[in-house]
Amino acid sequence: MRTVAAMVDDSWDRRADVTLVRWPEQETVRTALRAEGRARMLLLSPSTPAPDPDDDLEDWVRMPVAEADLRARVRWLAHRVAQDRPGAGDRGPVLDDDGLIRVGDDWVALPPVEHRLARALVNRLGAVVTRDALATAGWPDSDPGRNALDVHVLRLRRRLAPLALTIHTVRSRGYLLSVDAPDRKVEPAAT
Amino acid sequence: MRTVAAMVDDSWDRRADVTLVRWPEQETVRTALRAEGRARMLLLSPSTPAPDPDDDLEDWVRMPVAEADLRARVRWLAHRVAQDRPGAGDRGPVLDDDGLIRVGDDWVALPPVEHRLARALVNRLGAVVTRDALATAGWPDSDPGRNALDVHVLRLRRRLAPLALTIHTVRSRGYLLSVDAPDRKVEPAAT
DNA sequence: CACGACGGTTCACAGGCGCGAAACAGTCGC
DNA sequence: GCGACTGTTTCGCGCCTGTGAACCGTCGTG
Repeated sequence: MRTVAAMVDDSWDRRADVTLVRWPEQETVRTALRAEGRARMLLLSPSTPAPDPDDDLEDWVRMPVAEADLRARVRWLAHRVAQDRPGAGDRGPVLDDDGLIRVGDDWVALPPVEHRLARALVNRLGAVVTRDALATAGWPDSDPGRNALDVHVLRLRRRLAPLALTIHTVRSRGYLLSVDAPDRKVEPAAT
Repeated sequence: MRTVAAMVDDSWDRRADVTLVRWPEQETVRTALRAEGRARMLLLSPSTPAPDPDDDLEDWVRMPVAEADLRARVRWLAHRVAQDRPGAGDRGPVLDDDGLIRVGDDWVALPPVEHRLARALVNRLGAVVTRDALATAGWPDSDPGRNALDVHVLRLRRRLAPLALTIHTVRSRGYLLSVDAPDRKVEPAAT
């Protein structure tokens, strides 16, 4: 049994953890993982018939298998897991690839520039992001004008407010995204 | 391209339809199926690297593959599809194949084009569907004129409104179908 | 202490264009 | 032939984006 966190791509998330299980030898491991609700990849010995489908957190490969194929299959499984339960009980903001940012059940659409800025901030949630870093994140091919960045941060700020997300400014350092304390919640303006 | 309805056992369900696609040769078939929100199994030629994960309605096998393993994998995919659907929405919209869309006890009839558009949107309920995806979903064999898509989205929007379904537009990204919140949503016993 | 430089926030405005919407015309089915 | 379905044209609203400028608090300097 070997965990393959490192095999999954950069947008790593502990919910997408996948464990490799030899099967049927390690059936007990499999049932334990299923009970915990964790994803697992069954490595089928050459002559074992494939098991019946279980839940969405499971997949299998027939041994022997090429390393690349195993990696790919783990990636797929991790992707399914991450997609199936985005924010299941988790409060963290999730930036999907289609221009939306979600927090729990709420979401707002972000225009292209703000989407790129948001990605930079979400990736370093709770940590300071340099103005320069934000600039290159938002405008990969050119430099934003003197206060173009400021203005877009302002607008992003307003757009994120309904989601209980706040962009703090750290003077002369950069910006920091944080999740508001959940004492009071604002209704989404998703139209 | 060969449909494997016959390969799956008696507990067959139309919604769990899985289409076999040779890949990468039949990439166009793949994108068409994705646009329509239908499940597909990619048959990877021996030396092709595995594609990146797409949506939950896709899986792949490396050729050559034992018949039994292919069957098993199709079974797994069909199982995932069948399992995802009921869970996707408690009172989620259901599109039957006779041109109706139902929400609870209410329903409306949809003309052919809007029915195909609705299927693409319902399959990705709560997620963004690209304009391109909608275009190929609605017009599999031709390209809609510049505004044809817009107009049909508009009409679909009006037809869906009585069912408490809303098509949100995500500017420069696509469209997103969501179920209106009547007042307060029942949370799954978390808080 | 007064002053100014600096960094940051916010507003107002203008150009561009994505998209909504009405109105019209052609086609198909009953 | 009537009504539903479909596609096109046309108009223009409103969002996205960048710029200029006013305003304000902080910090350094003379």
